Parts: sequence; structure tokens; C-alpha cells
Amino acid sequence: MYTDRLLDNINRQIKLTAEEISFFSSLVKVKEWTPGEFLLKEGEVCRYISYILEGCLKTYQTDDVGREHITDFLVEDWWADDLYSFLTGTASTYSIRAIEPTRVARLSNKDLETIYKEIPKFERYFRILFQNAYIAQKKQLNAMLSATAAERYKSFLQSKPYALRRFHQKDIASYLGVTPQFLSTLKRKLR
Amino acid sequence: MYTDRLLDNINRQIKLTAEEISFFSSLVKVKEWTPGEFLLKEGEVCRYISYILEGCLKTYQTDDVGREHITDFLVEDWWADDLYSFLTGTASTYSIRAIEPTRVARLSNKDLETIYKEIPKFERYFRILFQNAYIAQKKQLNAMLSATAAERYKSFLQSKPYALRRFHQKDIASYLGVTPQFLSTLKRKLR
DNA sequence: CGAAAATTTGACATGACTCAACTGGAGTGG
DNA sequence: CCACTCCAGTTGAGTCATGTCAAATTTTCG
Repeated sequence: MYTDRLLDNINRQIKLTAEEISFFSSLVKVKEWTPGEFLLKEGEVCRYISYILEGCLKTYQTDDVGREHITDFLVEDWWADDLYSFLTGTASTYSIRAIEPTRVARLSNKDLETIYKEIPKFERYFRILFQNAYIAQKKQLNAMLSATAAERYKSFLQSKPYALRRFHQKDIASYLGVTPQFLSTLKRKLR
Repeated sequence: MYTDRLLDNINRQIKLTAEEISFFSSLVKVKEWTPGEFLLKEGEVCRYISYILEGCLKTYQTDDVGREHITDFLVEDWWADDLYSFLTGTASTYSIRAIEPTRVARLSNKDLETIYKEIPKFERYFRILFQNAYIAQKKQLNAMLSATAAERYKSFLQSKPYALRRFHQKDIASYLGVTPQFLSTLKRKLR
């Protein structure tokens, strides 16, 4: 099935019965996006969390001078959303945009609450998910503070070996917090 | 009771019965620390998560040149731990140290698992906790990348108005990712 | 092929770090 | 109560990392 990939991921943390699987699957909707399309625009309310079955997204904020600040690259097997907006129902400060043809499995806020209620095991799944996301993000934060741009770039390439193939260099620069020009000269020095 | 403050916090997310409260409370131990004492040292395994009832802690990593990098200041009503070490049982790369006389309510890993098992509602409490921590941390990460040191310092003071009173300036500098000297000259310019 | 966008390159400006010296307050022991 | 030491904080000079602006070059894609 389309959403097998998501069920595999869930199955790593919690065991679902056949009925639970079919109940869960009945609420999940598969949706496709083409490169450049917005899953979410700044100012809108984030109404879905999307599990990436295939493809690649970027999330970013736009500052007062109109520059994009990439906050995440999201590929297969990650959840995409602006959690804060999703949970509070307030306007999002992020945009989420496809950078490849992308297929996601998504859940609305309302359906997620239904799932928490009907299958409380999902509290555990998402607890573990956020725990891991929190830990990973903290490491990234530490790296930003103590490492130089060249070091950050190298460890970024190690953690995402597919980066050069799938992402634009100016987006990588934005993600690392440097200008595209400076990233370009960095690359030259590293050769 | 000593741990009322913790129960209040839990009660904001989930409703416990009297039996559940007394079961939970039977597993929580209160412990006190004096300034300079270590709740956790780099290299040790983090065996407890501690809820701060009163006082203040700092968590930091030490780099190869022996310099401290403060990753967090923790005050009343926050949980303190190295989650990664706590969850995986591996040696921690962080130290946690009291900077004021501090009283915490703490739980061992084993007792926490017992609680998850006996009172599954706690999955929800911690899910929401990590969600919020994740969101807050993401904002901080964005700020690090796009803001200049002076801006970070100002927004740090806004979010922690008690900072100048409770933390050393060199620790604040470390937390912001700048040298103490540079923070000093920043302050002068801001006047 | 041609236009638009991405990347590279160079000159110069600024932010932030290092090292070193100095100031001033908080113990501590006589 | 003084002299001493030990830190934290300040200040300044020189340097390196990174940003800005502008132009040249390459790539992408209709």
C-alpha cells in the first residue's frame, strides 16, 4: 500500500493490531506535490502534519528584508509541519515548499486528536518522535555555536550525503547561516 | 508538599486520580544541591531526570581546548537531564551543575518506565513537554542563524529578565556563543 | 538558442576572536 | 582592619572569519 512506509516507521516504536492499522489508515490521506508548490505559506494556519513517502521539502522563514532562511531540509521518512501553528491554530511563520516531486501521507489536527483518543499508544509514538527530534536539534544548535562555517559545512555533508545532489547550494548556505558567496569561497578552500 | 510544584505542572496537561498521584509521588525523590555541585558530569551516564523546584542550574559541554560551552540555563519548573544519555544509557557529553542552592524532584529511568506502564497518561504529558521544548529550541536555533550577537543578547535578556541577577556574564557569553570580552564591548555599545 | 537563475570571483568593510594588560570586588588569613 | 589573592569584568591592538557589493561565468530550462 501507499502508506506502508509510514506504517513501518510506526511499527518500530509501537505495535498496532490489524483493526488499529485499518482505523489509522482510514484517516491518513496521500497527497502529491510538484517542485515549487507550497505545502504551507507563511501567514496560513498549518492544518496537517505530513509524513514524506517520497521526495524532498524545504522549510524556511522570510525576514524583513525578504531573504529566505532555510530551517530544514526534509526527505523521506520525516514529518513535515509547523508544529507551533498546527497545535495552536495560529498563523505560521514558516513556509514549506516542495523541491522535488513529493508524495506525503498526511493527517489533519482533528484526525490526529481522534487517533490519540482511540489509540493512546500513539501518544508514545509521538513522544519518542519529539524526543529524538529534540535531541538531534540540540546537537545541531551546539554545532552552530562552537563550530566554524567550514566545520558546519563538512558535518552537514556527512549527515546528508545526498545534499549536493538534491539541494541548491544557496539553500545549503542559508541553512548553514552563511551567504552563498561565502559558501562558494569555502568550497574552493576545501579543495 | 515538597513536590506540589511538580504536580501543578503535570496537572496542566493531564488529570490524575488520587491513587495515581500517590503512586507517582512514591517514586519521586527530592534532592538538594549546593552551588558548584554536579548533578551530572561528562562521561557519566545520566540516570535521572530532575524537575527543578527551586534554584538554578547550567548545562554545558567542554571542548578539546577545555572551554565550557553553556547549552542551557535551567530554573524553576524545567526538567534537567541529558536526554540522550538518559534514554540510551550511554556516557553523557554534558555536565549539569548547580549555580544556586537548588532543590529538585527526580525520577530514575527505571521508575519513569514503570510510570509509563502504570499510568499511560504520562506518555501524553511528556509528549507535550517535548513538543514544546522542540518548538522553543527551534526558535532559538533560527535566532542564532539570522541574528547578530547584539540582537541575540537583547532577546536573551527579554526572555530571561532574571539573567543578569542570576547568571555570570561569562556564562551568558558562552551561551550566546561569543567570547566574554566581546560581550563586554557589546554592552558598552548598547549603552 | 536565449533568458533567468545559480555559482564563482574579487575588493573592501565589519563582526567577532585572541592575547594581553588593567580594574575592581569578594574572600581569606594574619 | 589590612594585605593578598583570585576571579569576573573591562579595555585596546592586531588578526581572522564572514558579510556586502558588484561583476563575470556557468548552469538550467523554457
